[in-house]
Amino acid sequence: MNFDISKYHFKSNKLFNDVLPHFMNELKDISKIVQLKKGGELYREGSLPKAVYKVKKGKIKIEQTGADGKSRIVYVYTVGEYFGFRPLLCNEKHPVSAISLEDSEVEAYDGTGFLDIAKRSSNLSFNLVEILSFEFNVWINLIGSLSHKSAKERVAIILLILNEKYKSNDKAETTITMSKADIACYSETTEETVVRVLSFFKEQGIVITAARKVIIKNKQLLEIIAEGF
Amino acid sequence: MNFDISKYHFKSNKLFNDVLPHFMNELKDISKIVQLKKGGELYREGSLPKAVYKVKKGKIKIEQTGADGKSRIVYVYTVGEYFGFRPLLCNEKHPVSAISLEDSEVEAYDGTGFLDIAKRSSNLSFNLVEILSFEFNVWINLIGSLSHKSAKERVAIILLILNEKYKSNDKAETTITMSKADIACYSETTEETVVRVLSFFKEQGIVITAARKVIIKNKQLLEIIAEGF
DNA sequence: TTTAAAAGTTGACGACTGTCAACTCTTCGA
DNA sequence: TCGAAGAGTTGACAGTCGTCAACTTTTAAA
Repeated sequence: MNFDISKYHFKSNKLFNDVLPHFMNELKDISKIVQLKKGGELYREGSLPKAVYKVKKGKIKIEQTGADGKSRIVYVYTVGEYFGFRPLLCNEKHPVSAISLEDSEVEAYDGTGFLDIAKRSSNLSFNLVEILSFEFNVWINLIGSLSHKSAKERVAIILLILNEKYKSNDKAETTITMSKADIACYSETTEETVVRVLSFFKEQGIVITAARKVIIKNKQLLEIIAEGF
Repeated sequence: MNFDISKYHFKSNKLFNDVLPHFMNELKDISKIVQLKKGGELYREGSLPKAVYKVKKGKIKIEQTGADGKSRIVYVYTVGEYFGFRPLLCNEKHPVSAISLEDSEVEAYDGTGFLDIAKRSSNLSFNLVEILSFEFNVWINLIGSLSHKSAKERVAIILLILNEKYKSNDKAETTITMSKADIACYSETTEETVVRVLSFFKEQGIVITAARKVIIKNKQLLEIIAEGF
């Protein structure tokens, strides 16, 4: 079984697929653009959901703070992805915070309006069901991958996931721009361990690190490490 | 912040709430009863989803086998709960296996028929959206609780979750009947560690263990341990 | 440009917990 | 009832990785 990166990515892009034009117009009417500086907070854990969001530019990390005060990154949304609808749909507080990883631009659809349209548009409802179901599977896969793995393996998996998020069409190599602390939060380890693992990867010629950047040179080897060999 | 057990349980019981009578009749027509012996398999990881299930009697564990061959328990369903609809809804293979923990009885609704009815019944669709959204939150909470915790804390959390699953109305005390290996799978540790943790809990007067049973004597103390104090 | 704060790096240390092995206890079918 | 297979128990041991501390490098604001 090869490492299958598609098992780790949501399919929220298709949220508005096949939604009828007049609903799309309604959706446009209830949307507005939000600008976020690097580190800016879109919503905070524990707050009431007010909108559904789409990333227009940049990247948004979804973070949860544990009882011990340590936070973990749960997901990173990038251009084209929709998020923030889950707690809205089940009428619960946000279990996570959404924070901008770089200067970003987000389209916000008013929550009440969105719910109203979702109830009337059966296509939108069914897209939601499909997206929510699939996201669950992604989670199961991610947890299955991260638990019972060594720090080295976990960091490898996260780098592969980030590789997809940060890759650009016009370049062969992917440059991941993320702080060591964030990589640590995402791979459920500490900053120090990330530094040590990355310097090991560097020795092996798997990555190049410079300043706050990680460039993946040997994706294949990373996949082998991620699978625990 | 107190330990809030409701954050760890799905709300699938309400799947058919407010669904119109004629749809309910249709659902009845596509259902059949399945008997399962202890250890019996309802479906296996990687198989195609064929039905939606409701527990009528007994308990079903949902298990995932990692690449390393180690399995982890992801959830335990008990009487009244519906499950197995997620992969059906997003047209994916089962990411997990469903195995009976004791002699159980399950009602199975044919998958194709269920999907057809779900598309026509807006109440059912919306229940699905709500249930799926909420289940996601449960997951986030569980992961937040289990990660970065010691084995002792994790076992405590799992005992509290199992306490809810196994509790009976006519008794003050809850008796959890589960093998040490299963408790280990659920709390992401090993059988040996579970034994050691349980004997520690026993010393402290928190639980009584006998044969394959665990009786919780001091839930409050367990909650304090679960929270990491 | 300067400078303070933030981020990153490295080393030392030890606790936790997974692994292995040997053993006992329990269950259940022949 | 017996015996074997499975489940549970206990001890010894070692590797991983989190923590702390001291330090360097980078960032960004004054």
